[in-house]
Amino acid sequence: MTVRTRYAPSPTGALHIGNVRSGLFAYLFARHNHGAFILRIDDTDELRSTAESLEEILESLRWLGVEWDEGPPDRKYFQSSRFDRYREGALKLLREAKAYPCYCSAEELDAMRKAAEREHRKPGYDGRCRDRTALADLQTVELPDKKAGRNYTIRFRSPREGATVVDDLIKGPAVFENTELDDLIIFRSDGVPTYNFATVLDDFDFGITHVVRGDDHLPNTPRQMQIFYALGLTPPAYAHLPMVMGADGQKLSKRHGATSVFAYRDLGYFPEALLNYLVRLGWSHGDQEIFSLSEMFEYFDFASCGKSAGIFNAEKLLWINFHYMKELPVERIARDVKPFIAKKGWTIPGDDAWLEQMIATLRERAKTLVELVEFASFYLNDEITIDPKAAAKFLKPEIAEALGAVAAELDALGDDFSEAAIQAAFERVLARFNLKLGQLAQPVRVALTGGTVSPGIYEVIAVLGRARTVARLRAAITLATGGT
RNA sequence: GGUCCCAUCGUCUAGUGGUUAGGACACCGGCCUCUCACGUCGGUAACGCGGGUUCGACUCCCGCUGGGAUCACCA
Repeated sequence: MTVRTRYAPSPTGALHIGNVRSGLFAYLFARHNHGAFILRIDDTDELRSTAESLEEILESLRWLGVEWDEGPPDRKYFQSSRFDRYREGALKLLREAKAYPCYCSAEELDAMRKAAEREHRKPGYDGRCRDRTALADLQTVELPDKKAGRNYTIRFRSPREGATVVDDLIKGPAVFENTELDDLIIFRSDGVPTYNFATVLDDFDFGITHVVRGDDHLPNTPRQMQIFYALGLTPPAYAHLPMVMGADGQKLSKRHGATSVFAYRDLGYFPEALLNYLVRLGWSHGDQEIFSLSEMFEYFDFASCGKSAGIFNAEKLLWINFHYMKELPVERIARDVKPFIAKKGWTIPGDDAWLEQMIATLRERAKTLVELVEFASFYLNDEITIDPKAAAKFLKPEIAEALGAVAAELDALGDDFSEAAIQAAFERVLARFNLKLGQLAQPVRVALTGGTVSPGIYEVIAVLGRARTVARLRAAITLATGGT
């Protein structure tokens, strides 16, 4: 049997990092087994589902490079297009007395829960409508439809004897006593199926062999399995991944700051880095830290998945991003950095070769594309601001003459503006004025970049080019000698 | 509170009865050096507790403690 896994996000918000990790693992498992990865959109909740959210999910997945074999835009993979199927399933359960109408109001249910809590009893539904409808009436009862006056819900008649065992691929067997499973609502009074019911029909209809999801779904699993049984179907295999927590040890959520895929994209992270970080959170392959997507496909398995929750560590993600900053082809970084330059309101250089040369001098000093652009300010803008403290320390009158000599030497280089030629020019000035490189490099650095921190001075000069270098040098001489 | 899950450095993890308990991030030092970085070398740091099983437990079992998830007409 070929493996088929699915990822079923709900389009009710941004694509969350903890959530997408579950999708990634389902994807990797499918690819590892040369199976299919299905993307399904759980949008039964019309009120909370939005088109923007759907677009964000799709775009996030595309950006990450997670490719689904089946799914949107095919409407078939939207729960909202499958209501007939859900109705059919619910009716079948009703006719077979495996489900029943419940006439309790939301308020009533709420009061029931509160009372149970007060009296330290189980907060679940007590089954008071379980036998309210006669067997014969179950043959004719219709599905709820508030507008048509059929204001009730449909509940699943959960078995009260025995136990349900979830033989989880990651956690091992978990035994749930069926008495713990209350009769859950499978159809709301507005005629919309609920998640636990719809997902069962979907997983079956789409031939899902392995349900891979976060372990927050583990308590749902025995209920879903019972629905499979009631429908006369065999449940798929389950693999419940441990959760991703925030630094406070609680389930990762919006209040932990940047948690969406888009957030990291906009912060200047590479998709490779995010994927790489996520895959190592809860999975390992010996001591290896860096994985390409194809390596993930090759090595991924549930046996190497950890069982315990992991805390999201932004610092390590940053380090991995830095790794890719240093390793990715410079052409790729040049392509990716452009939107970030534009976002700054700066002009994107037309010369890609020059941009790449610039990036080569910066890439081991910037951990994200945002940082890269900030650092590149003096390359990208003709107007530089000289840090007053740096100027006071390095642009003093006594260095002006040497600076002038550097400008003249560099200017005389003409078209041979290679780093080697630049270095030779520096050495001539150093010898003439009897200076050490450090004594000359820092003033030049301040003159060219406005600050005391930059890539190697020869690199900076080579990238800046003759005209801009000489102009900045001359401006600095003016500043150093107190001129206007 | 009920149910379920989990437990190795601060964090992510390797480890599947006998190891000086390994790696990575972070942190701290040395080296390299025109600044900052990169790189490189080294360092600090962990098996939650208590019982078993065993010649021998980080590894297996039980209990405790601790953490987490979940108990909707959300998904």
